[in-house]
Amino acid sequence: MKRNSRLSLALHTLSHMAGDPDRVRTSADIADHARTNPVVVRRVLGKLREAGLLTSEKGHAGGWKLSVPADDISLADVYLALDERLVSGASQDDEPSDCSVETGLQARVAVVLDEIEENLVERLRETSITDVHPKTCSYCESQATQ
Amino acid sequence: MKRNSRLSLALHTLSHMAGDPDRVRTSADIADHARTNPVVVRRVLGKLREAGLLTSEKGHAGGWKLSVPADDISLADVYLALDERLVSGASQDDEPSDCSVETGLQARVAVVLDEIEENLVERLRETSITDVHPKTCSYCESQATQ
DNA sequence: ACAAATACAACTGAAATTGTTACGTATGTC
DNA sequence: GACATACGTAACAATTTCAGTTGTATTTGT
Repeated sequence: MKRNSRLSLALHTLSHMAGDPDRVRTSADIADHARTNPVVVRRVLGKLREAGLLTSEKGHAGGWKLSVPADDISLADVYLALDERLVSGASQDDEPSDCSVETGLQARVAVVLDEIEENLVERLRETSITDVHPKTCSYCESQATQ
Repeated sequence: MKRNSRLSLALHTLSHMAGDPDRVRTSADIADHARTNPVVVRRVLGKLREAGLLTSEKGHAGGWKLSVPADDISLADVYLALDERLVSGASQDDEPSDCSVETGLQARVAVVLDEIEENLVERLRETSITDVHPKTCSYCESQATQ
């Protein structure tokens, strides 16, 4: 996997879950399918659980499943759950510059970026997991009877 | 400097140039002021030059200056010149997955992100370098007579 | 000729992120 | 109750990314 794989992994997994909401999946299964590691899966899905999007059960027959209908999960929910903040928060928490241009500029740029970030989330909220899930999903069909 | 410092460095430098457009600055001067390295400055400003925002002259008395009025430079121009692409291009150029959900999903997510990216650029285009430049800039005043 | 500046390539180093291992804890089955 | 299974978490290793650095070539004005 590569850069920003958390969002990818989260969406991929949620998309599969949307296709078969009652099936409980282990982090090992998910990791195997997404070609990554169970611990990585738990790290990412753990964030989604904190946000109330899915639940995990320990022990035998435990695993992960959606805790709300996939229709109710927007891309914004996933994005915010992962603390992504693509836009703003970029050039922050630096040592305070002794250049008045720099500090004044940073403040103004921060305002602009914050507005854009808000708008990003607004638009992500308009798309749900089911919206980005393929209509004809051979994987779901093959797994549906399991 | 830190993450996404290229945009910071670019805006900081352009902002200074906006305050005294005819002054030619060397990458060493700029690096010194921005507490970074001349080569780093050239890397970043080189991108802005490719985009036509400023020019560089080699040799004695060479250096960098704006090639267009600062009013005509929007944040979008800078953002695009640096190939930032904060939003989309995030989970791309991975090895093609053998999972039909993954490929289908990626395509759909890409559409959404591209739309959001377009909107981001639109909004960045509404703000110019002079807009984010502090109105009362002690640095500009002190340098104005040089 | 010389000095000053960009252009560029190659390498180094630090920070962030992912991947891995290991161990603790919880839960269902026998 | 013993055991297998699965999550939770911490600690560490490997990888990636990007700023930083060094060195050399080239251009340009004095």
